[in-house]
Amino acid sequence: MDISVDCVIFGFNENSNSLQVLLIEQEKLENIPPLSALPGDFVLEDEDLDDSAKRVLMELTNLSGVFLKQFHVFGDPNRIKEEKDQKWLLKNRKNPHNRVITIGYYSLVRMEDYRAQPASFAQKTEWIDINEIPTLAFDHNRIVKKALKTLRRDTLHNNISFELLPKKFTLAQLQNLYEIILNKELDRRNFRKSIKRLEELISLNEKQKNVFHKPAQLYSFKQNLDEIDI
Amino acid sequence: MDISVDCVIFGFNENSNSLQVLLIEQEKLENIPPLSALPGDFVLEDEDLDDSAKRVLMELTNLSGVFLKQFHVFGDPNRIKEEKDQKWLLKNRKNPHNRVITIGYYSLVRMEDYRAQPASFAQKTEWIDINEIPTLAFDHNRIVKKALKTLRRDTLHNNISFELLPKKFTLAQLQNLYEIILNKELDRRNFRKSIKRLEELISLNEKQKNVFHKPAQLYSFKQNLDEIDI
DNA sequence: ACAAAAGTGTTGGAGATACACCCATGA
DNA sequence: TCATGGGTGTATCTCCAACACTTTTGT
Repeated sequence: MDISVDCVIFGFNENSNSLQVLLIEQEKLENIPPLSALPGDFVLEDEDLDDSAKRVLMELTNLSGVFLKQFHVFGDPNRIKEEKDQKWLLKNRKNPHNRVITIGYYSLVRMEDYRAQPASFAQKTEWIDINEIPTLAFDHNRIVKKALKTLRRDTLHNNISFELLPKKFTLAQLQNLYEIILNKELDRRNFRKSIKRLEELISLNEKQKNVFHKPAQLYSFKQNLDEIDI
Repeated sequence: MDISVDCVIFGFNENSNSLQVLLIEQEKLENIPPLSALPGDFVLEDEDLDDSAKRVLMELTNLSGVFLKQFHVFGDPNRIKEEKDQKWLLKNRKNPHNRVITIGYYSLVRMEDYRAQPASFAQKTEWIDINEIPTLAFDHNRIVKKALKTLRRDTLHNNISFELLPKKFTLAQLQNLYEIILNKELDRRNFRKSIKRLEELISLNEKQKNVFHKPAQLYSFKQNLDEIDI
């Protein structure tokens, strides 16, 4: 039995109005079109699981410094037995018939802060809108779905992990992010009232610069403080 | 690398006012006192994870029909390397030095509905008050803690899995359960108001019998309906 | 008739929702 | 001075917390 990790990296930016997911494209084999997949790979013998997720993400997509959060284990004995996945497994795995149990991790990043670069067995990295995800390798569609559900639930309870968020942000950016995650519009005044009630939120002595409108106050979350030069 | 499941079975009854956890006692070795542990064992080659948790629980404690919910994976490479666990491992495991990643499952049962009987490598089964848990084998103290946190969080949001609850109950019993889980008293009228707002709750055409006070209405949750003869 | 637990309503405060106008900046 | 997004307050409603009396049954 093998253990792997799979990373669901959700990306957002100020322009798009839905979340994207970072996918890698598998190697093209014979005449079948290549499948996309989540960045994921085996856990090493002496490696902690969280470290493993970080390493794997780094090796395949060159993203580092991303906070990853474990959310579910996927262990259906048939999860890699589908026809569509057989060729790739035969070519790429030492023991292609071995059962693989995978641990799902997710994260949330501002896309422009992280430039993904394919490496290792990833031929290509791409951000795909969560509403336009094609059939992925293995049970990865299911994994994405579950990750999204977890992210939305946590966000609704303002339980969003601050580690997942940018270090400095304006409230408009934060609201935009909530709207993207929850996929609905929020009232600006009400959003501000509720978010300001969180004691983790602190306002920095700093404003936006070089914008040609009234510059916005910048905020951060307490946990991030030591990483910011105030 | 080996994969196991560990089951945190929380038990309650109407009399006690805190949760109990079902533990098994490991075999006594030489002159060291036996450690208690969560019921847990390896996942079989072709076994689904949820099935595995059920089977392991059954084999060690003879409990069946318990709904188990996955809550976290514990994969610290050193989680079974502590001194206190070495002797038991050497005696009981084919590959005592293999790394073991374990998947935590939890459940919640009315204690009198389930009579645990030790079997396999469990010498004894016992319900221990969650406030009086001794040092357990491996990282099992940590696993219990995390399970409890999950249970409380879900309960607070009324997200408690109905599968975890008895099929028929009075509101007083349900309130008692909430109080045990959350470890605080709740107001009767307020509890009723909030719980009745849940649309999953339905009142049965049935009342308590043979009680020498006003008999209480019985309730159930929708999911359980097909298992009840109305 | 008594003991025991079931059942029920109101009030005050806090958080959620809905909604419109002025402000600071760069061009 | 204009265009752009930043920033703010009030009224209503719904949800949470606190609190005491009546009802139904078995003995």
